[in-house]
Amino acid sequence: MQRTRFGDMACSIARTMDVIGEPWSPLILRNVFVGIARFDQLQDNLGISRKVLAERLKWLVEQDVLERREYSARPPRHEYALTAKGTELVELLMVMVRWGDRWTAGEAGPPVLYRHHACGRVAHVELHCSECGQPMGPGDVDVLPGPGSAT
Amino acid sequence: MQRTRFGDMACSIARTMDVIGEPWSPLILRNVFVGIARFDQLQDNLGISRKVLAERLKWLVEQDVLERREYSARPPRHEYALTAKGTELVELLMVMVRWGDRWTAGEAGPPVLYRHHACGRVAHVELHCSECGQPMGPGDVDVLPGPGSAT
DNA sequence: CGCAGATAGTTCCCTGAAGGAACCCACAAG
DNA sequence: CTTGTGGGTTCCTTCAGGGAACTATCTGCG
Repeated sequence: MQRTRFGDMACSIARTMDVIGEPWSPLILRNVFVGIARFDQLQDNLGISRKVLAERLKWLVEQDVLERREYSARPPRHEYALTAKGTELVELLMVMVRWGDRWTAGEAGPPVLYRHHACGRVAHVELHCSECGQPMGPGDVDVLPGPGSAT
Repeated sequence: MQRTRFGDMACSIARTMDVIGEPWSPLILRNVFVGIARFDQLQDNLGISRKVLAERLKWLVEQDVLERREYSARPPRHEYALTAKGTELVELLMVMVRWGDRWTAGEAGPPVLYRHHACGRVAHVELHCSECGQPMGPGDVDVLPGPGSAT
């Protein structure tokens, strides 16, 4: 669809979307995170076209979000795993889940729950300030130009 | 591109992507958040096609993420504003910004900074547990099936 | 050996969404 | 009554997504 490339924009949202903004990418990462990590498993689970799946996996590996590794040499078999960069993207997915649960889950309730290791309770993520630890949402901040802003 | 609809999947990530997963949607929301809220302003700022912009705005209004309001009756002039549902999406954008800053900003550094009202410091968002307040990332949770999971 | 089966893709064609430019309409100001 | 501005709509082209078929490599089995 001759899409505009976002990778060169001076905007971290655009650059993030450039990496995982294509349809399916977040779902692929989620599946790899929960252990659905092989080509055919992903294809079955998502119902994605094999062609598009191959393209996405290649792109995500190039972007260093996933790595492709051999889990059997003979016969050669591969699976995908999250890198550190990819694991941090899962935080983004957790926030997506939170929003989807609140606004789109409907009567049935959320499809998955998280149990927090530290406290043992079923919980969801909240945004806090890295400096003072207090809650920090869209209404709690001033937006300032940073060093990498366009002139 | 005859895209697979994600809206009916039993997955909050898919349902969230159904609402804002199209290219440009997050950037439109970001701009509305920072006050770039009129059709022509958005078009200039993003370099998006007018056609696609009109489609996206219509969709986001239908999804109750934006509202279209008249700021002048004669001549009729409109601008877009975030609803409560849309404002919570900005949290998601803040997490995207955080990831983009860490992994894609390069030498120039982050294009924007957030100053937290509560403590006055420049900060970024972190994920904490809604129950105990401790940090909660992908490695700190067990994923359990919830009430809305597919059978 | 020859063949089925599993894994991991690649190739082909078709459709429909994104890009881009031009066009349109209501209204106001000069 | 022409020009300007906001806020879109129309039309055409191109390329990405969907889907199904095909390929390649190795293993195990009769």
